[in-house]
Amino acid sequence: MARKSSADFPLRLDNQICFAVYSTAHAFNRVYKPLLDKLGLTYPQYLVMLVLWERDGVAVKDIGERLFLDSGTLTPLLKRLEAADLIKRTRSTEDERQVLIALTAKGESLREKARAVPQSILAASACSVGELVTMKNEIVALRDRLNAVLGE
Amino acid sequence: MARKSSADFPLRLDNQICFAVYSTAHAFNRVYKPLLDKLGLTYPQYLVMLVLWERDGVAVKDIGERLFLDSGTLTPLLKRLEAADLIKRTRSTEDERQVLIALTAKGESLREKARAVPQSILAASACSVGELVTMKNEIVALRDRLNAVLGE
DNA sequence: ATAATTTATATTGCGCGCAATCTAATTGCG
DNA sequence: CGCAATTAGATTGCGCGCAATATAAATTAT
Repeated sequence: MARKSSADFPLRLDNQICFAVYSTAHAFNRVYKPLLDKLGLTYPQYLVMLVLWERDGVAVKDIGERLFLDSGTLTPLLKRLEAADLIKRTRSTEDERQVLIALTAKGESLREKARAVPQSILAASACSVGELVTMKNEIVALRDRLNAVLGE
Repeated sequence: MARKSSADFPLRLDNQICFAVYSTAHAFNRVYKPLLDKLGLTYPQYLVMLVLWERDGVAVKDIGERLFLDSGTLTPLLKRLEAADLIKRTRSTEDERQVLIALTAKGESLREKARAVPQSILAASACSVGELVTMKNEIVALRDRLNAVLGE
């Protein structure tokens, strides 16, 4: 007789990968919090800044596609970043539906202070870079399969 | 000369495991949504029900430890579950600080309808059970290391 | 036993995250 | 061209998630 595998208890909390992901996301958020507090950013705001540090002057839609967020989330978040003088929001003249997001000098310079963050996270993970990269790729592959189902 | 690895671009969004986890958690949530709508539950409410279906009559604190959530999140959530007649909240007589959470008949019977959920999620993952279990264990190990850092 | 400390839950406030709805601009189609 | 359909962003409302604070009960120390 075969040993009972976790597949035999599908409703068990500890068997659910979604809860593993959910609770790990919150754990990450708690580790990030004190680091980002120093930058005056929340984690989603930090993600937006990461996008902008890679490429400045993009539309709200582009940020949303990159982060899987919609305007209902981004509009107020971007207004807060603008109020903090980290970004500027301007209507595109070519396509007046679009709002383009550009870094201010303050937003640019925050990048230097942010460089310390990934190292701290890596240390907290207590894990080699190689292991993290492998795990990251697996998780991203899972995410993309989930999103593919949603797109049907 | 070695090829540049992702470790050389720590601020790149796509290199960050935390964003992989964050965005996968949201992807899971979006897959769950239509399934849980049928049960009249949100995802965090579903998690609470999973805990109660495993063991009924536990204190708020126990649910919180299991799900890594505090009373600021759980108290209003549990009140909504009570309003939906899925649980009952009663002060413990032994320790009047505690509030014990018990399933109602309706809450018990919802379990049968919930059995279909994990299968649908598994299908959406487009992944073998074995792969998911391996990935889940790795993610949980990462979460526990992160939480260990927080506990210091 | 009384006071100080700890513990369990509740409350308030803020920032997401997302569905639903709205407006205005652009595109596509006849 | 002119009108319908699409698209980008904003708004509203609700449910988390968590920090900070409050309250009351239990525990510990004295």
